Amino acid sequence: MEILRGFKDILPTDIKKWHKLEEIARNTLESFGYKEIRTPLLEKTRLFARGVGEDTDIVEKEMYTFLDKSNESVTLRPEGTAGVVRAYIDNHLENLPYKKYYYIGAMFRYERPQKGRLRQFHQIGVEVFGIDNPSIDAEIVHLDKTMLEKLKIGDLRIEINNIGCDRCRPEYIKKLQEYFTQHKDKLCEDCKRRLNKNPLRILDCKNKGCKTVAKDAPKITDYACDNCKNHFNNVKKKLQSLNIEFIENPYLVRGLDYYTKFVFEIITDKLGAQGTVSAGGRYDGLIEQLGGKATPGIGFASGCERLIELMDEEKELLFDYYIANLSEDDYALDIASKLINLTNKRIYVEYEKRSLKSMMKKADRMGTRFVVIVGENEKNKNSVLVKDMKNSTQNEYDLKIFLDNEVKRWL
RNA sequence: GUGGGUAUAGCUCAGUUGGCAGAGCACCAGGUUGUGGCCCUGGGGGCCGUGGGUUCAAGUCCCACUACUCACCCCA
Repeated sequence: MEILRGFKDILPTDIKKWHKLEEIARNTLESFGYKEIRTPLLEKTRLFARGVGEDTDIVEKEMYTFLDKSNESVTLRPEGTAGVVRAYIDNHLENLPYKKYYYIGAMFRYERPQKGRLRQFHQIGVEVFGIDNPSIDAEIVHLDKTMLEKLKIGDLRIEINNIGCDRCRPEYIKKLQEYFTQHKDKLCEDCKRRLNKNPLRILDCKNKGCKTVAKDAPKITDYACDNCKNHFNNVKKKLQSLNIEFIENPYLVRGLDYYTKFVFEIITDKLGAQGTVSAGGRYDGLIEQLGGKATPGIGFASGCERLIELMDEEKELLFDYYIANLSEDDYALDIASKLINLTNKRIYVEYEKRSLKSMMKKADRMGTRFVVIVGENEKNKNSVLVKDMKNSTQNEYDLKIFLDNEVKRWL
């Protein structure tokens, strides 16, 4: 039996980093006033088709979609926003006094795996509803940046762009199509395809020929409506007053249909081709699109696996006590259960019959602070032999005194 | 879906013009009758990815398949 392609086990050797990531993320999000929400991994296919956009690659070819036993088409969530928006509408969360949410969880996309890309992956994301003030755009960038700093991830750049709204973007896309159609012969095959489907993507193409054509293409700044322009300018001002450095990238495009106005990405050069660590933006039309009242929205998501890869490994002790039981007697087990009850520390009880030498070696390799050695001698004296693996000191104690000492140690 | 690279011990990888399957790390035991790290000695472990072909002889050469991986596409 092998694991599915693009799926990964997270083993005990990696779990420390995951816990740390989740802890730092939660603390940062909570300190910014965001509340956790958990939505199902499985939703009706229609939700994503309508929310993410029928013509996006995600919906067209990357979804894990199947019929359930009542012949309903269901889909493992390929992204987090649609589900949270659905929950917001379903549960009438507009009546709650707070509108800032976050989630941490698995997403699924049927893609060819590569560095920084899996079929099941995890995202930390936030969604904010009902606020169109540009301050909130700046806040989520600030929040994202703060979280990354607390994770000690450096060498990142923040890129931002304005992609317009329902009112001005269609006009811009039309102009873009007209322009690129004139230069069709210079475009790569992919971009010829994009011309009809998603001309914005041509701006983002890495092909040299396309890049030179794109350089003189119409700019959104010339077509954006006043509303979008003002909004974007205000976001930039807020970012500046927060001392957040950013790069304005007019070619920054997002792959999901629902984005409007302000979009941003946080990018590293250390992850090969998949360098986007976080990305997001505003989606002012989405909630209405999914059947709610017209409500502005904004959010972003970070890829956990990408963050994990950028985090430093920290060596830590994995166990506080290793119980080296040299006899068949229950005396050692009794000590172990007392220790667990009294100290609530991490205690590994050895059940394999092996030499003390091999147990010491094992305790050392496992990363253990104290080895509690218990054999016939100790049992007869009602004592324990305790070796401090860090200082290489060893003492024998009366059992009662030992337990008292250990309780005090961790206070 | 398309292209490149890789596939040998639990892990990282050697393996010469085709000629007995290797190292380091890890694991186990001993050196030390109840004491870790360093050192020394020994040990267990292999369908050499799968299937075909060439050959007296294939880990090695050829073909196909599969998996992994990187990249494209796209995205976190």
